[in-house]
Amino acid sequence: MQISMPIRTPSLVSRRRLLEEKLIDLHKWNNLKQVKQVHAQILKANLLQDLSVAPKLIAAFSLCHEIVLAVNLFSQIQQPNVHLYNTLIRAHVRNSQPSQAFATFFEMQSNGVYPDNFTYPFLLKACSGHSLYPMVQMIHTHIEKFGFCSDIFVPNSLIDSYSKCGSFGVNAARKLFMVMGERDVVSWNSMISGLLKAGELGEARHLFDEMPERDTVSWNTILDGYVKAGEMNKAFELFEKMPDRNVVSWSTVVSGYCKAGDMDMARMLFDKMPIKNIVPWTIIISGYAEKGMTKEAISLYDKMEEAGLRPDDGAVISILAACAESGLLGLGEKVHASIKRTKFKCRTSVSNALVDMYAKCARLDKAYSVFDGMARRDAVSWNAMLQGLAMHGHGEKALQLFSRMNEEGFAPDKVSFISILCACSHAGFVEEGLQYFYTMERDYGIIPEVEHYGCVIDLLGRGGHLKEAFRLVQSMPMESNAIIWGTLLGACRMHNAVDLAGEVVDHLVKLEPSDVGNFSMLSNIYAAAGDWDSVSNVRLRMRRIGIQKPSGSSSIEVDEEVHEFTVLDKSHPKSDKIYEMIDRLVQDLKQVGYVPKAYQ
DNA sequence: ATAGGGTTAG
Repeated sequence: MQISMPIRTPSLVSRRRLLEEKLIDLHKWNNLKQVKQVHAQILKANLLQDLSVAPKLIAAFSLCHEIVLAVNLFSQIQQPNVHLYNTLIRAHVRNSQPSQAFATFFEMQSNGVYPDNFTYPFLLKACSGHSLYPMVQMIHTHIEKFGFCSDIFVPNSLIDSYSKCGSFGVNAARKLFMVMGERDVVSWNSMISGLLKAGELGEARHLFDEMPERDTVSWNTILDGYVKAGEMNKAFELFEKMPDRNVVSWSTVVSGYCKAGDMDMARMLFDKMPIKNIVPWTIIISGYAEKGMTKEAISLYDKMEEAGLRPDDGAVISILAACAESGLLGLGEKVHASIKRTKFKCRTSVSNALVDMYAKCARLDKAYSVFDGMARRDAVSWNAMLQGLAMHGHGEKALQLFSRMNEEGFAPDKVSFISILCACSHAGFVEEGLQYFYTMERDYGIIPEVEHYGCVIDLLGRGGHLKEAFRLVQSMPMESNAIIWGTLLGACRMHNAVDLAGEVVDHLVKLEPSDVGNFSMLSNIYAAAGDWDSVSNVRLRMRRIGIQKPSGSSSIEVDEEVHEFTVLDKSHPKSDKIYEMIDRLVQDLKQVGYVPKAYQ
C-alpha cells in the first residue's frame, strides 16, 4: 500500500539557512552537479556579488576541473578583491596553466589590487610544476621589494619552488635557507625534499640529522630518499626506527619493495598496514600488474572494491599504465568497468590512460571507441592513438588519423612525428616517411631530435637502403646512441648485410658492453651467411666479456599467467617443444611466401 | 613539506 504525502515547500527562511550551511565548505566540493545546483541557488538569492561567496564558488568549479566556468564566473564579478584574484590564480595553477596564472597576477596589479601573503605562494606553485626558474626569481625579487618575507609561509614556498627547478634552483634554495632568520619544521622539510630531488642524498641526510625537531613528514621525506635511491636496507632500518608511522610511511616502503621487485616483502608489509587508503592499494596492485602477476593484481583489485574503496583518477591512471606496460588486458578492462559504473565523463588524462592501455594490449577497436567518445582531447590523446596504430602496423590508418588531427586544428608535436615516422617505417612507406620528416621542421617548426633520426634510420634500413641509413647516422647533428645502432643492426639482419653488421656491433658494444641481444643478433647474421668461423668468434667474445645484463624480453598472457622469454631462452621446462613449434611456424610462413632472414 | 599519475625510435 502506498501512502501519499503532501509535498511541503520549505519556507524562505529555512531555505536560506540551508544555503548558508552549504556555503560553509562549498570551496571543497568536487561534485559538478551539486556545485551547479548551489550556483543556481546563489543566483536566486542574489549572492553572487558577495565577496565571501564568489571565491568559494570559483574554487568549487576549479576543483571540478571546470576552468571555463570558473573564468566565466570571475568575469561577472564587478569589484574583485585580492581574495577573488587569488582564487582565480589558484584555479589556473590547478589547471596547469601557469601563463594564465601570471596573466591574472598582472591584471590584478593593473587594476590597483595589491597582492598579499597568499598570492605569492600560489604563483610559486604555478612555477614549480613547470620548472620556471626565471619566474621564481622574479617573484622572489617582488617579495623582497614588498617585504612579505615576514610570514614564514612565503619563504617556505620559495624554497619549495626553487628546489623544484633543477640544480640551479637547489642552489638558490640553499642560499635562501642559510639566510633565513627563523625556520620552522616546514622550512627544513622543504629544503631536504629539494636536496633529494636533486639527488643529494648525503647532504639531505646531514640536514635531517641536524634538525632541531623532526615530525613524521621529515621522517617520511628522508625515508623516500633512500627508497628512490634503491637502498631498501637503509630505508627499512629507518622505517623501524621511526617514532610514528602513518599511511605515507607504510606506502613509501611498500612502493620501495615493489620497485625492487620484492613482491613478497611488499605484500607482507601491505597486509600489516593498520590503516589503508587508496594509495597503498594502488601501489601494490600496480606493482603486481607491472610484474605481470595477473592473478594477484586482479584478486587485490576485487578486494579493494569489496572494502568499499573506489579508485580515484590517480589510482586508475597508475594501474592502467601498469596494465599497458605488461599487456594485462583483463585487469585493464576491469578498471574500465569500474570507471563506467561510477561516472559518465572522464578527465582527459584518465581517457588517455585507457586509450594507451587498449592500444598497447592490441585492442585497437576499443582504443578507438574510447578515443572517439572523448569530450576533450589533448596532444597525449592523439599521440597515444597514433602510437597504437603505428605499433601494430596500421600505417594507412595512422596517416589518416594524422590528417584528421590537422583538420581538427591540433598541432602535432614531436611525439606525434615519432609515431608517424614509425607508422611509415612499419608499413614500408619510405617516400612518405621521408616527406613527413622534411615537413616536420619546414612546416611545423619542430627540430628533429635523435628519436626522429632513429625512426628515419629504421625507415631507410627496413626499406633496404642500408648505405643511406648508415650515412645518416654519421651525418646527423647529434651523438648516436645504442638505440640508433641497434636499429641499424636490425636492418642489417633483415637484409643479410654481414660486413656492415660487424661494424655496427663494434659501435654497439662500446655503449652496451654486456647486452646479450647484440651478440646473439650478430651471431645469427653470420650463421645465416654460413660464416661459421665468425659465429664461434662471436660466441667466444660473449663468453670472454661475461654476460651479466639480461637482454630485452617479450611476454605473453595465457590463462591469466604471464610468460616471459628472451633471445635464445632455454629456461622454460617445455622449451624444446616451443622451439619445435617456432620451426613449424617458420615452415608454414615459408609456404605462404615469407622469406626468413637470419633466423635458423 | 611526505606515498600512487598518461604519449617518445630497436
